[in-house]
Amino acid sequence: MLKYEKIALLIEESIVENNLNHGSRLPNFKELIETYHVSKSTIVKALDLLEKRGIIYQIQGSGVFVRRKKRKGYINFSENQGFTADLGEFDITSKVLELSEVIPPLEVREHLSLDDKESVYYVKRIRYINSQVLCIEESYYNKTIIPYLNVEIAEHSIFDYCKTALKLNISFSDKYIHVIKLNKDESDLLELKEGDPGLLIDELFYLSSGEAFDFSKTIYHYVNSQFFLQSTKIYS
Amino acid sequence: MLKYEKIALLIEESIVENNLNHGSRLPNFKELIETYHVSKSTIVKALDLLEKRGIIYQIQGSGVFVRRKKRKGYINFSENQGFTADLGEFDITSKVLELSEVIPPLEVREHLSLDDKESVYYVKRIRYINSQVLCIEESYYNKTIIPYLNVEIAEHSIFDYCKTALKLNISFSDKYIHVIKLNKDESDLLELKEGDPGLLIDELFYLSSGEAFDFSKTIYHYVNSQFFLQSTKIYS
DNA sequence: GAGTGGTCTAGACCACTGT
DNA sequence: CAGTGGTCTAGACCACTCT
Repeated sequence: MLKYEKIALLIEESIVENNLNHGSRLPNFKELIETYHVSKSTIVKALDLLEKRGIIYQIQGSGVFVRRKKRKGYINFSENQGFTADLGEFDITSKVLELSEVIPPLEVREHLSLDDKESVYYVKRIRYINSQVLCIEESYYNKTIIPYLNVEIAEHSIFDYCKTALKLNISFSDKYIHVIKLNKDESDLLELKEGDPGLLIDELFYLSSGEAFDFSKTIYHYVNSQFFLQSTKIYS
Repeated sequence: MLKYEKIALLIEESIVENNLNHGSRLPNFKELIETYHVSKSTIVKALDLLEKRGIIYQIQGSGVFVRRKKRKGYINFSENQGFTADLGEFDITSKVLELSEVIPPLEVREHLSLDDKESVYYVKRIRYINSQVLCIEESYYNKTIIPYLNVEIAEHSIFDYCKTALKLNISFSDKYIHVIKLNKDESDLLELKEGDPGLLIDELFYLSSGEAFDFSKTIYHYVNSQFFLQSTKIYS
């Protein structure tokens, strides 16, 4: 683990331990430098990381302050490591409806940059959050990158398998978000009625190499899912 | 404008000018340093900024590459500067339904950290995207921070007014996202039917001082709105 | 004006990629 | 192992806030 990541973690822990509220001020740079025995730039990087994660905000000339969210029980929308990363807050399980090798539709081929006749792994799952239906998910995996997949893996976490067994580095993703009316098939699976609302998310996942390896269409249950998104200033 | 922001802008412009595709490689550090006559750290900061904005991705030991989105016509979900920031891509207009001073409901008081009897500006608007109904928005503004507001301002951009006239620095926001069924009032305003889907977003906006100054409830038209969200790796 | 965070530099050294 | 990006340092200087 890098130095600035470690410092970030330690600072985050100190916030949790001391149970600091929104607006609480952290020690100044001089103190942080002395406490952690690192240079100023390392503190700067650590704090930038915490700011990116929405844990603090910095005010030039004033100080560094704790940022707190006001509501609990929301799925973090900017995470792209799958739900399993949401350590313990939610209990996510999956039921595999289908796992096969198929020639995907055009839309998927384009997103994954595949040839006409290249087949992919197709996985259709229902995912549950604390034993309630959360979403239905259809995923297409580039077989060049994911050469093997089975039901047992898909029942647990495919992303964990990619990371640990295949040593893949999932790095960034693009989400395309729509609200839709469910058709018969979809509503049956979600235990809802035809015409009920649903949140449709098309997501394209990239490895750190920049290659797209997974395209997923997910429809969320409109009652059992709610999302949280923190924005930080990007443009001045 | 800061040096690294300027460099970021120049690099972005060079990507646009040369019409570089996804995966195209940028010049290496040495060349960038020479081209822009700055130190390595400044290049690092500029590239970090572009990565945060989803314009490039960096691979250690390999290079810096262009990141391109695959679809157009989606509203950027991680922007928190209002739509007006989406320079030209969309034409956003507003119709003011109500503008008054009220004692807000409990939920709003909590979010804005207000006293029992503190009044706020309440604004209800319909917003249009390219002349189609985009959303209905109910906003509550802390009067201590926004001491004056009128219909003319609300018809244009309240955020622009905050930034330019009041010199406020809007810095970050929290979004809480739900999918709902519309009730009669909501569907009438959105020109839809009762029971149709809607995307409800509660958003709390903060100044760079860390003070919450605006709480908004927005319901988006499920056909006329679609959103885009780029994720970047936050946790290793 | 004192104190705080933010930028920028030059350079040493580390870590990863690709051949 | 050459080449590329990433980390880390020490220190000068800048910009903002608060009182």
